[in-house]
Formats: sequence, C-alpha cells, structure tokens
Amino acid sequence: MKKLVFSNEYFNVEDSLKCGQLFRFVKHLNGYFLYVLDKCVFMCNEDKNTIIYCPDQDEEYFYNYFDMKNDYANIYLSAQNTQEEIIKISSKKGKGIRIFNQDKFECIVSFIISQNNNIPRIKGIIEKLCTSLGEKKTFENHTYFAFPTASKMATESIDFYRQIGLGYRAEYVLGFLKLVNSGFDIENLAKLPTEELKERLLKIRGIGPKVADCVTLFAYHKSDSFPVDTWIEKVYRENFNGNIKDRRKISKYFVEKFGNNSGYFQQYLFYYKRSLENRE
DNA sequence: TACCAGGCGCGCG
DNA sequence: CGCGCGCATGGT
Repeated sequence: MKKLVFSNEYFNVEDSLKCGQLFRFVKHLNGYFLYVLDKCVFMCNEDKNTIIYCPDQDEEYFYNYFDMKNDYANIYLSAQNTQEEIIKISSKKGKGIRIFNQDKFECIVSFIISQNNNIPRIKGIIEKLCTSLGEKKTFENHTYFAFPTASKMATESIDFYRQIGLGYRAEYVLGFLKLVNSGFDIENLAKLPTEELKERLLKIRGIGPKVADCVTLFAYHKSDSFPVDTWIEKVYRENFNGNIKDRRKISKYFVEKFGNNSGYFQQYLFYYKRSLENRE
C-alpha cells in the first residue's frame, strides 16, 4: 500500500467528494473510501495535509485522477479576482475542491442516471448497480464492489434496471450499453475540442445538454463547460439577476464570462448553493 | 397532495 | 427554432 501526502490547501477531501462531481464514496473512521471503476482508495484530511492510501500499482492512476499536475492556486486566485461577489464567496467555501479525472464509462452511465433525480437517490441506485453486477474486491480488509463493465451490464434486461430504480432512464442506459458494446469508442473522443465532443455526446439518447456538460467536464476535463441544473439556474436568477430561461443559453452566458475557469467556478457555485439548503 | 430532484425526448406551431 | 408536456421514483 502506498501513502500519498498532499497539502490540503487546494485539496480538501469532503469538498472534493461532496461537491457533486461523483457519487461513489462512503465515510469510514476519520475519512472516506472512494471507488473508481474497480479501484479503491482511502482518503482523509490530517492537520494541513490530505492523505491518500492506495495500492502500490495505482499510484500513478490516482495522481492523474486527482488532477495533481493542475495549478489550483491559480484557479482560486482567478476566482478571487472576478467582479462577482458570489464567485469570491463560493470559492472561499469550496477552496479545497478539485475536479477529478473520472472514468468515462462510469461517468456517462452515472450522469444519465442523474437526470431529474436527486443526489442521495442517485448514489443509492449506483450502489445497487455495483453490488448487483460489479466484481467483489478487497482493499486492505475492506470489501467493496467495482463498477460493472459494459459487457456485464448488457447481460441484464430492462426489468432489472427498472427494478433497481432507474425508471424511464433504464432504456437510455441500455441504449448506451449497446453503443459501447458494438464498438463506439468513448476514449477516442478525448482529442476532440469541447464543442465537437459535446455534439457527439448529444447524439446519444438520454444525454442532453446538462448531462453532456457534466461528462465533458468530469470525464474529459474540458473546463470550458458549465453544467446548468436546477441549483445553478437558481444561482443564475438570484445572484446574477438573470432572466434567460433556456439552460443552454445560461450555460453559454457563463462560459463566455469565465472561459477555461467555467467548470471550476461552476463547482464552487453548485457546492455553495446546495450547502445553503442544508444538503450534504 | 403537489412539488422537487445535477433533465430529456418528442410533438407541435 | 422555441415551447410544453409526459416521464419513474422516493422524499417532503
């Protein structure tokens, strides 16, 4: 097992886990287990550090996953230098947020499930998905389940997915599985510029503008993405005095305003707004 | 009971 | 193009 130590100034465990970018983590002792595909790490804040425990062979994977080569001090500085008071405030609260480099398949399935849904329920559905179909694994005596592969998922019928709570989203997930299992290469899309990548994602049934923005941001790390959901729409109306209704245009408004900082600022805002309503 | 949640597809004008 | 509606599910 490897122990990785980072300064926690721009890497806070709870901020990064609870800001809404991912769904598979559980509290344990003084920290959290985080699951990515078939991998697991334990992470906690100690004193002024963030400590990550991971299997030796996964060190490089998680160094990249946690986006360690990115300069978050600079992003935070840009947030403090905007004209927008709400960006300054929310970035202070979410200073320790990093945007992780998620697995593309897991991210797309997860955010298809997320539509018109709430975070606790999304977490529950994804957990059921993993315990039912994922491979059983252990990490230092801790048992967990991997995110299932596309081929394993394809062995289940639509009734299974309805039964674990996907509702009408079940057919979207099945359609996406069929696409992936017939050779559609989601890795290969990474080289596309943001707009083109988004266009390709939008052709997939069940992926609309909001889910596409989450995927480009969280799985392809296109930081000129600004997902607009009900919370962000509230921020837009209340803190930016906005009156546009079309969420695609609201997103465009923010991307034109914040450029390559859009995704980071969006996470600050989302985390802050939800925390005001007492959600975790 | 109606409304809401990290919305989307579809049909209509 | 924009708009309104139906859609599964569980919590408040």
